[in-house]
Amino acid sequence: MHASFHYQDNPLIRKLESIFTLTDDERQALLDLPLQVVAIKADQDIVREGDRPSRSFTILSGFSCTYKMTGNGRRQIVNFSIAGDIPDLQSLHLKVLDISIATISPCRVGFITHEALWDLCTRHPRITAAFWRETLVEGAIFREWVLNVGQREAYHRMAHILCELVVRLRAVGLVQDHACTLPITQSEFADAIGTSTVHVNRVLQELRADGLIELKGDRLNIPDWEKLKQVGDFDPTYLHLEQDQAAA
Amino acid sequence: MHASFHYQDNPLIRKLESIFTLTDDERQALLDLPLQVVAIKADQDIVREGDRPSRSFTILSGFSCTYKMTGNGRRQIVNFSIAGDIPDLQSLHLKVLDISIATISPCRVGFITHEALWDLCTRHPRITAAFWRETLVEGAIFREWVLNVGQREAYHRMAHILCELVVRLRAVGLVQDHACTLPITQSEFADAIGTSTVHVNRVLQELRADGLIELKGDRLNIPDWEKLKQVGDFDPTYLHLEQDQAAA
DNA sequence: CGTTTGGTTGAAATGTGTCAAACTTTGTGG
DNA sequence: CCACAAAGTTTGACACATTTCAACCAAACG
Repeated sequence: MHASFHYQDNPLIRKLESIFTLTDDERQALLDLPLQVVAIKADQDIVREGDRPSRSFTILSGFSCTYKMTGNGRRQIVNFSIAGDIPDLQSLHLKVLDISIATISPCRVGFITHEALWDLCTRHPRITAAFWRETLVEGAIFREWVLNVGQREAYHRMAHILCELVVRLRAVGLVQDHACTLPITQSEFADAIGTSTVHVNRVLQELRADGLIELKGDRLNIPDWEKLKQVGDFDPTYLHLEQDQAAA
Repeated sequence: MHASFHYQDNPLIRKLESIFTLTDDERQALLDLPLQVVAIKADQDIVREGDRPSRSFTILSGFSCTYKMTGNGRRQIVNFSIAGDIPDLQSLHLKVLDISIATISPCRVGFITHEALWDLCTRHPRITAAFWRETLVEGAIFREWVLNVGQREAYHRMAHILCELVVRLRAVGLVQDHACTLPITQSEFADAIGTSTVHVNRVLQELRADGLIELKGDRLNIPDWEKLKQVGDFDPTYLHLEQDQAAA
């Protein structure tokens, strides 16, 4: 299956290429990774809290979210994942999953066994470092979300999360002319910013009325990026991207 | 300085020993780490957002917190650190700090240059893995905090954070008979659970009135651990401790 | 083309914030 | 070791951001 697989087709490899220059050896090792590609419908759990997975997966296309539930059934989304992300890479070291991951749009994901990942890491220390770094950036995103949910009002919180999504999507080439596809429902936004769906709706209307966003269906357009950044109190440093990717 | 330093004195080494059995080689390498031990007063920043540190540090004793600020000066604490933790280990890979770390009690910290850490990791892959794992557990704590702040009411949020602190303190031997020293002010708790100081005060009184905690000054006692766990909706899985450390 | 899913609206209820003052404990210099 | 200052805690009244409930509307879809 992966014999005819070109590395340009794998957003994960493209992402690593953007962080540092891979040697031919390293690139080949990544291309040789046995990847089980699976298409998954929207709103399906890929892994669940309590699982003890023997493999991780990378998002090839589509949107997924990482979430946790409280005892009384309230859901908190703690991160969105897009092409190039490996949202459960942690399971390589932490045997029991403390999170669930679900698709929020149709996705193509590539499963990679932990065995293959261990093998890759043992042979290529720089790839180990890159993977470790990826999990650290993910950690930085969680931290920013704690700040966002803990200290900002819903209006600013919403602006902030939109900024993050746009910057991350732009970094993997999914933004053209300040516009992108965002297949996230208001109820999913609600679970992400820790408010009710009703309130998300009101806040989005406010953002629209203030000319900060144009959001209809799954299309998002940002007419005034600087203003949105300002309202969202958004500083992309925590995403630890290359300079040019973090800029407008 | 570290010539006469016994590994029992370094909570970090003790912690690693508890995760897996170190070889003599590995233990010696850790003991040989050039550690610059510094005593720091309470309420001092150790590192600040925007810094580009050339070293990390481990907490030898005392309490510190990792925090972020919004543009309008509101502070969110995203984690507490105690003996054995390396709260800025991420700076090994992420050059610019996206967080600040401050003492909240007098602390003894041990600085370790990144150079020494890289050297250690290159020579000892299992220590690399253990460090990576530590940062992943930290990430799991951030995720749980997003859930806590995003979905639970202040009363339960407070109970949850107290549960986490007690379990983590117990894991490093700082809890005797359901009681421990907790040098955290109500205003610091407020910054950690994302509420006002006034509300923390009211919630603590409620928890006291309900017989869930006894908290006076910096002494915390837990008369009814099971009840507190239940109110805090607390499941220690996310701390990824050994079975016996996670239990009551 | 009806059914489901997602979005919108209004009114009332409520958790939490803010402000301001008083009280208590802790730490410290004289 | 007292006296005072500083830091931390407690209290009450009021304001307000956000939730909840319930209904209705619009778009998507098989």
